[in-house]
Amino acid sequence: MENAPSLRNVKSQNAVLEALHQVNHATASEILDWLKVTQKNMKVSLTSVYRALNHLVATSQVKPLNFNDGQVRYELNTHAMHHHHMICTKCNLIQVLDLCPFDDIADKVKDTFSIQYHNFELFGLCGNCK
Amino acid sequence: MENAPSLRNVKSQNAVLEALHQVNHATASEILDWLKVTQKNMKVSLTSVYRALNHLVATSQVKPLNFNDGQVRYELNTHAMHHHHMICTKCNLIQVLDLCPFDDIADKVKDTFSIQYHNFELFGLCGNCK
DNA sequence: CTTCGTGCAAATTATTTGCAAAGTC
DNA sequence: GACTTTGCAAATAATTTGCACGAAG
Repeated sequence: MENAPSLRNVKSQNAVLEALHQVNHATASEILDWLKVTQKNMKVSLTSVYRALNHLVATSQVKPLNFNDGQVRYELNTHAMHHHHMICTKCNLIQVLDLCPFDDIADKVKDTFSIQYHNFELFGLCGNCK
Repeated sequence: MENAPSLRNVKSQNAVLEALHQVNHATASEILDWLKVTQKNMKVSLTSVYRALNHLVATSQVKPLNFNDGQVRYELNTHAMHHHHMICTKCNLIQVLDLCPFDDIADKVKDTFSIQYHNFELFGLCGNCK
């Protein structure tokens, strides 16, 4: 039940992608909430959100984020919107970091590792908390 | 019960630090297993491992790692042993990445964000799986 | 004696799975 | 009709918490 690649099951996956276009680094249940509000004609369950997310991650369309708060968040894995995060460990403020340290390193491991996605996060205290 | 800074409660914390010296990117229950085997004189519970870990993270002695497998792993947050990871999304092989893209960026955010730790992981296919 | 740390058992929370019903070709 | 996707309810697994006891100053 874990791997059902499927060829044209795209409905719920598209709905989830659409949600992720609108809601930045959303959790599964935030995605569900968003779908309930905006896609009133469509029935959705948390289960199918999770299933769609797993599929989207497996196909590198979406990447999981971990802000060390016990929930997995998700983000589109598109080149165009590429960015990283700074997470305040006190107030949980999340700031987008447009710098990406990645390109140098991509070159260096290219021969031994085929990269699907990468994560980079800074944890610390934001301007207000420090 | 979440914040007990404590001045000399160091016993279980030291035990956990010792475990993390020996066991690389261990989960809470792997730490417990290690403590049960090596510290036979000491009683330990999973609860106090979690409590010690939370405290060590809060004081920046240890940093949490997320390899997107549903478990939090922990690592010493020492400058000397600093490194990152490449995680194979197929076979879960974890390779250490000695390159760190961080120093440039640290400079650039220094004024607005006080960094406690950072994570950087590559996810993709290792040499055998690709 | 008072304060802090502990283990145990129970609670909480995120995520996955079995199964039967519904949708699609 | 065969096959796939879905939702629901139940199961699983990681982590946290309440509480009563034990250790330390």
